[in-house]
Amino acid sequence: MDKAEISKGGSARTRVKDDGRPVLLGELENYVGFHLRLAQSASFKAFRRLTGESDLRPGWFAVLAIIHNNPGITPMALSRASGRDKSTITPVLRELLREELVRRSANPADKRSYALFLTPHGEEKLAHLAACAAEHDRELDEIVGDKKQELIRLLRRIVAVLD
Amino acid sequence: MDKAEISKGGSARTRVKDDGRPVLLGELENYVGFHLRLAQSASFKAFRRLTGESDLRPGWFAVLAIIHNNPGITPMALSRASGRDKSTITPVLRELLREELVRRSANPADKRSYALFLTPHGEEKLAHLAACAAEHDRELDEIVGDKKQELIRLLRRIVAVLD
DNA sequence: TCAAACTGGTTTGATACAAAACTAAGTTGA
DNA sequence: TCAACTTAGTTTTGTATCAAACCAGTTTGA
Repeated sequence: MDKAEISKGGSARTRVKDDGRPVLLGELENYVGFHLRLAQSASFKAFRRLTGESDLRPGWFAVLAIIHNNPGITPMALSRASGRDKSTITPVLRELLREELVRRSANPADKRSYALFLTPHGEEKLAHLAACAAEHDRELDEIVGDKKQELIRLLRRIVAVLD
Repeated sequence: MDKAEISKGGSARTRVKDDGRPVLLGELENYVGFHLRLAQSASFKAFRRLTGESDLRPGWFAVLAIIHNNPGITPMALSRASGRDKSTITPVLRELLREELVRRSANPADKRSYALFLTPHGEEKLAHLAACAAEHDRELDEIVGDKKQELIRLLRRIVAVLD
């Protein structure tokens, strides 16, 4: 229908697709944090659309992929690598264990912890999710074009410094 | 003792700060979506650290700023501009009205809707939040350097295309 | 060697969000 | 003009997330 009405060449202006009249974002317009939130939210929604109908939660992908790449990893290391709090990982793992996508084995050297592995079934599901993720990333590639590496570099720096 | 001796110079490997041993992210390493999530989460946490002790919720900032820049805006337009669902806006506004940071006036032309304005008290609080946000954005500026405009352009494109 | 400090993982409590169902008000077209 | 659609805002419900408190096992240092 319409969007991008933009206007007054001044500074802060932005189209907000919907109905004609643009909304002024002011300072927000130039805040990296604000756009980060919008982009992350848009990307997440798009990814969920892709995995959509299947019984796979989008949040499972990173977890499965990391276990796949690091068989025997502990929940703590997984939590750090996936950027989620350890207390967030617990219920995810419980679900994955219940669904038998993941298996765990005790670590005799440290009885508090345990080692995680994908089951063959988990590998299958991961393959499917990875296909969705690859598809999704192709869309993103399309959008960011040859700036992709630069973009990732910047995002990584933000994490490294702020986190 | 340990596991994850991994390394094996293959391709995608990454250190996850904490304890020496690197965790392999594999394909994840090159997924824009993954890094978007990490960066957004890091940025959000940093912002919350800044506003931290005050009684201001970080989520209020965008809402207050947008109302400030668009006096009389409706909740729906606000929801779209701030990138949050209308059902998410409702409780935020309820709180802001209760705290008397925002005031609303009926729209005689459409009885379903209403117009939003900041109260003087709201303007004050916004000023404080804006100071935190500016501070936060300075940190981000530091990190992204002269690539900032390029970064924002890319993030905006992601939103425009995927959303 | 053993008490204190620390660490891995779980539980609990609170917040932020979206989606769907709903209500009330506005718009449209035959 | 009025029934059928559409839109603005709210309510309800479900999920993801973090932080803090907690427990059990491990490390440390006097």
